[in-house]
Amino acid sequence: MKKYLLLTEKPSAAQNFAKALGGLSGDFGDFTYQITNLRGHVMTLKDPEEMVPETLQKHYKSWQIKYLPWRLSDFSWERTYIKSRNLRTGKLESTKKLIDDLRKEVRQGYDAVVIATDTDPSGEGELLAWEALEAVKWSGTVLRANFTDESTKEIRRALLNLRDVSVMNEDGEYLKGEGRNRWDFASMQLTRIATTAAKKAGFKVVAREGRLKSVIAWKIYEQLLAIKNYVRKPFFEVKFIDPAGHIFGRKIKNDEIVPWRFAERSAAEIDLEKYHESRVVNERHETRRQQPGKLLDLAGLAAVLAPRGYDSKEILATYQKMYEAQIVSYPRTEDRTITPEQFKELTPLAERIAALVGVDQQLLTHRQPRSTHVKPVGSHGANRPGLTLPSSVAALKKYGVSGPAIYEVLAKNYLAMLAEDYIYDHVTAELFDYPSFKTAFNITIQLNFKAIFDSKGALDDDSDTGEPKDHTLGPSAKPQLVEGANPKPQQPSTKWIMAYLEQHQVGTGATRVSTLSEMARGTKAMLNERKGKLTLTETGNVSAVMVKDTWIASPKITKRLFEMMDQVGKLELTQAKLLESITLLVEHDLPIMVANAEQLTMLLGAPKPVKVRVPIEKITGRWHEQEISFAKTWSGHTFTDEEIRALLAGEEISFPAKSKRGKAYNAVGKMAKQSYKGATYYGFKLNPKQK
DNA sequence: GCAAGGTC
Repeated sequence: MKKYLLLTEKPSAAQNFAKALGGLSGDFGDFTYQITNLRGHVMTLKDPEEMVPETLQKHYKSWQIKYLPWRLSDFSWERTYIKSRNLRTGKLESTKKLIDDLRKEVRQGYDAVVIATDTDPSGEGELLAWEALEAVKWSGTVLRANFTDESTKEIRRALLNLRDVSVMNEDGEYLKGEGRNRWDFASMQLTRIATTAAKKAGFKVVAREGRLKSVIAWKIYEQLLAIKNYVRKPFFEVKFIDPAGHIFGRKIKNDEIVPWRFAERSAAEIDLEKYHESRVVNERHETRRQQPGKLLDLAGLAAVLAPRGYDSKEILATYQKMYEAQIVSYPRTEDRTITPEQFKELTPLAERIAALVGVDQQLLTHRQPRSTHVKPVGSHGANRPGLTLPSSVAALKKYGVSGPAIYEVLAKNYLAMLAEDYIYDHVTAELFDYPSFKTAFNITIQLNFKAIFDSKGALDDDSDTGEPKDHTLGPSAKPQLVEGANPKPQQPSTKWIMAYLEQHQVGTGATRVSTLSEMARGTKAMLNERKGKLTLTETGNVSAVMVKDTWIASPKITKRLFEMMDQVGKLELTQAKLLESITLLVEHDLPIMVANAEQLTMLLGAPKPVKVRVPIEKITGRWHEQEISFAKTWSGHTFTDEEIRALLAGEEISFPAKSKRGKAYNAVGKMAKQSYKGATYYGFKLNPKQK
């Protein structure tokens, strides 16, 4: 029997394979197998200067515009290990150990390695598998198992239909994924151009400009500008109102210009004279129903929770910890539906989940899977509660402050699909004398799922105006002058940017959240995310202005890249041709960025003065038999020659000083060895009693 | 100092 190593993408996938095959190792079909797993990407491209011949290193290390665009054929495209922080422990981890272990494993004498990573249309699964195989120098047979989900049936089917992909450079899916990887890598040239050009204009920031960050920064900038430039333009028109307050108006398609809407109140007042009270007729009632909204992905969850004050970073970290405790399902799924099996295993827990989140169990009557929510496709299934129930929702705080809120939203959204459709009466009516004036409103008949959670409502910004209190129409309605205005552009929000990125298919649900979180972090933060509202930092503003009119900031670039990637996958386009497109893009955007830098001050105001760090004057001398160096001033006081001598001699000194609150006191102390943030230093130290 | 993609 042949012996295969099944290489899965991550621990959870390895578990599902073991479940499907009856263990981490054993027999299946005509082979014996061993299951192992990666942890996403385990190798990444080296820095540019480390991928070129020595003579070119200086050139590729430089951020000067004269060295750009790069000649991509100069690169060897070598990879290195990845160092990153563990979300749970916060510790810096390297993928070296995983690669070392995998190298030992493949030397155990396998007839083939089976790439059993996720089947992803962008070729990411093949890419991360080949990165590892290349790193461990595997030169034997490579087979590919493609599966649409991680159900037992599908995994077993996939393993009975293996494809030989032993030649890496003939594996279209790998070439596609690696094409994407190199394209994105090469896009870092734009960061160098933008940063260097902005620096020349006096703005000392790192302007990070990839096809995700630049699109996000520009979109927010543009929106904030639209808000700033918004001028309210009132308009006046005649509408009719009946005694119960129902409004009868005329519809306008798009921005159509109509002769009955006036910019001047006086003109509308004259128009009003032409109308008289009219009977209300044609009252119609139609019973309509609405299904529960979709299950949420990570981006949707982040969008719903943002207004409650939980930022993307918090949600990502807390969700991951709750996933590891099996309280919630796999976080980074792209699935928006669950499989019949997943439906079946969770339904028996519905009542207990309802009790946990305070949902009326009487509402959970729709126990047949809805075809809109349950489909025999997907892998991990949409985000939902896990099979382990927490003791209480409040107890989830131990995973992070957003723990209870994450669980509550996931649970209610899941329970909503077990409730019946929302049923309402759609009422319409018009005026006898003026049939173009119409009214329409909804009357709730049964709230059903909406009594639990309305994910569509939670994600839509155009919430309804509400239901009229009095449902009685007519008998007549009177003309009245009504003022309206052009709508004010909405504030940029997490919800709004997620919807925009999803609409243009920029990034995946998980990368959208992690990118936004990354953009809001650290000293190079481009934006602030507070209660779901997004604003730009100085860095974000500069980054946005620098990509004005460029191709990189257009969401269409991702679409175009993906189209070309598909051609690479089918071997209809070479990877080199794909990469020519990023060089063309850099050539196109470079002069535009240089010109944009000239506009920075005009658009953003003068650059913030950069804090000049005055070098601290140091004194060197002998103290306790050793050569030490210490600051000549302490809390604004400059030591005199006599004080310096006394300090070095280990004597106590005193001098008048001011506390941080401005209170005068007499500072008494001596030279001491001290530490700050783990670093040791020497200097004056107050006597303890003085604190 | 830099990308986007995957993962814990």
